Amino acid sequence: MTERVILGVWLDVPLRAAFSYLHDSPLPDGTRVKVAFGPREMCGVIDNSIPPPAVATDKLKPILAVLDELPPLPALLLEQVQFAARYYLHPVGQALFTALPTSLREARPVRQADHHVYQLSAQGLARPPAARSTVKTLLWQALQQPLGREALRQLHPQAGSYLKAGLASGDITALPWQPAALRVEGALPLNAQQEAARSSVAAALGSFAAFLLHGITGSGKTEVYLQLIAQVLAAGRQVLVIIPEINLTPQLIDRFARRFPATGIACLHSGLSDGERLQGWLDAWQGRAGIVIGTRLAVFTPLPQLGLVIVDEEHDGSFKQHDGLRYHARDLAVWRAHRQQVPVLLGSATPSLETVANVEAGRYRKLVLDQRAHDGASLPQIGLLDVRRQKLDDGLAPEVIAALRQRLARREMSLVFINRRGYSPVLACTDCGWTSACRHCSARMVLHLSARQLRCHHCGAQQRIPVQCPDCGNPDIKPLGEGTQRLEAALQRLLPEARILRIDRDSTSTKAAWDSIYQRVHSGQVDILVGTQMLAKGHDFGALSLVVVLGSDGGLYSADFRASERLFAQLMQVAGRAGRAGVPGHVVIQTQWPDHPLYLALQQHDFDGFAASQLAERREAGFPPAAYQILLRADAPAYADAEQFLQAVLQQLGAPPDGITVFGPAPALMARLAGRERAQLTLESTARAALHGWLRAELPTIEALARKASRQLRWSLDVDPLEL
DNA sequence: AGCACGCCGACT
DNA sequence: GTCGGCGTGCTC
Repeated sequence: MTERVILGVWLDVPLRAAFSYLHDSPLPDGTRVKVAFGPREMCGVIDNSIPPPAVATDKLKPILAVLDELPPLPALLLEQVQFAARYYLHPVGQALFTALPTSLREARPVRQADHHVYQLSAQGLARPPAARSTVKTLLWQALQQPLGREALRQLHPQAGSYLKAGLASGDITALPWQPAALRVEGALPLNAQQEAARSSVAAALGSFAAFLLHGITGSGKTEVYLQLIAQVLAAGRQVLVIIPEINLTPQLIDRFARRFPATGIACLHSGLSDGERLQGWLDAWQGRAGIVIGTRLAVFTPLPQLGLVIVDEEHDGSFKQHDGLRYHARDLAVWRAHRQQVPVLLGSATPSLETVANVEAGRYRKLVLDQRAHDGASLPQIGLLDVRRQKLDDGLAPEVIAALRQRLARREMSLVFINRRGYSPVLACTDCGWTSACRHCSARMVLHLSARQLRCHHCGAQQRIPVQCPDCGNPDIKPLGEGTQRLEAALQRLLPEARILRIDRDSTSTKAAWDSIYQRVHSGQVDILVGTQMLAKGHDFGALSLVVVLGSDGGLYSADFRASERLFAQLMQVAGRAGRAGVPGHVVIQTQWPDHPLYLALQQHDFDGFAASQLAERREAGFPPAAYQILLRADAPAYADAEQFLQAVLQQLGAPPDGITVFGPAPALMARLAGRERAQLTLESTARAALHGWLRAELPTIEALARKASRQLRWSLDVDPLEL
């Protein structure tokens, strides 16, 4: 073999540089190859734009194998990865491998599913099998129609060998996969607002435009999506739908599948096996899937015929990746739509302030759905119950108990919402002030009475419930505050005849448990639901006449400037659960701050007013979206190690360019997590390009300091951070 | 990130 | 005398 071509290769290593290898002939961009890297073998991806190596040619190793079972990865995927790596200041090689399904990250060829359809040839049709061979007769009859391999295997397990023999003899012919004709079933009529939204986006098909679909709960956003999707599919193009990480996925997918029964739908979420994920990815790339529905990772799926991008619940925090390549799927979706010149539709009842600001700046167009789609449905009435001078019973005000009792008598379903699972958020000594702090985190361990444990919800640490105070020996230690389990118990005690169902991460840990809960709610076997934000997000639990909100005051005065935005969104979502056709629902919020502007805006259902006041505050304070932030995080078992590293970076960077401010080093909001102390530098500017450019230029400096720092130190850059 | 190389403590 | 601790440095 004459190895004379030098090829640039990206590898899955945390290094900014690419590596070069020798091969006997050029290979196109995106080719997967197997190479030796140090003592191990890895998968690499060819990129011919990588500059020639600085090292001597005789140091280069040969490419060991070309993994060319598939065409090279699409150029657009490489471009998107390059963009994301540059924007999020992450090594390109690692970014590329996060964007690929796991099977394509490995240095072995992948097996593709068989997508052919099979049918008897004229020769095969003329040669029916002997009548006594029942299996062959069954398959021979079936193959008079075109059928896929999987469908045949379901007819009989021996279908594979029958197919093989038939193909060899020429009795059976293989035909390439053919798209089925589009079928659209059960479309609903649109109201005037929905129609206006639909036609605005439809008019933009074929070019880039970004839309915010601001639609209140129950306003029928999904129907608008579905009718736009129908139009895009009819034009022979594909749709990318990105949704948050929640287990409502099956419901949504069912709805899509029922609407488009003949369309290939690829679902890409974390619950899939590597094989399923790869097949979905390939279906999208190779055009067999008309619709891709997936969580944030789906934003990298190749879609050569893309016609529309939809991001549902665009405000949701789960679109931001929290490790590695810390991308925001909504923002990459907008990039993607722009690059492929298609419209992008961001849907939410409570848009993020980033998106609101983009609407104000004229970058996104706003489409409003402020009426409930069903006739007669109206907005819930929101009451603020001042509990400052009330005696509460396990956290419940007498008025609330009375209201629940009234709904129970009327056989109406109520919801008690508290965003805290467990029995109580802390166990405390009545004498010396000891509290159940986690040894590894700056957090309290939560009392889980049923499991007889204290648990840390941040690091997962568990321990037995102490029988006396570990500090002073006082046997009188008490649970402080309420969680879902305590409320469930209290309600059962106060309303013994009520059928109560608790919904939180503990009660829905298995799919079977979740299905059973769903079943019970929908067959009318529940009077009161008690649950966390799981209940607020997307799931349809039918008609709720009363929603009670507890413990929401904590979000009013948090150190995190995004806390009120999140609280408002959460309360709007949960309030949206109340009400049925013709009957407005009631929401009662128990609070110590009945005059707080956030609650007053919520009471008026005034998202726009709330958003405007929040934006004004953010501008005043110089916070996002009025400014851009990059966090340099560092953590180590000892705070001093993390701080020293950041201090060294600060010193080495010198004075920042004009318009960039650096804060810190300071402890992170969650100062200690899983036994590691966390510190951070905050870099802020209104000039995004300047901020990114400066930091990009300084990356080698930071990396050099990290190499010199304690071995225990871990560090990362978080561009546009959501958590502080 | 892996993984090897390298130079100092407690074991068959 | 070795097995193995994790410090440092490289990987085309």
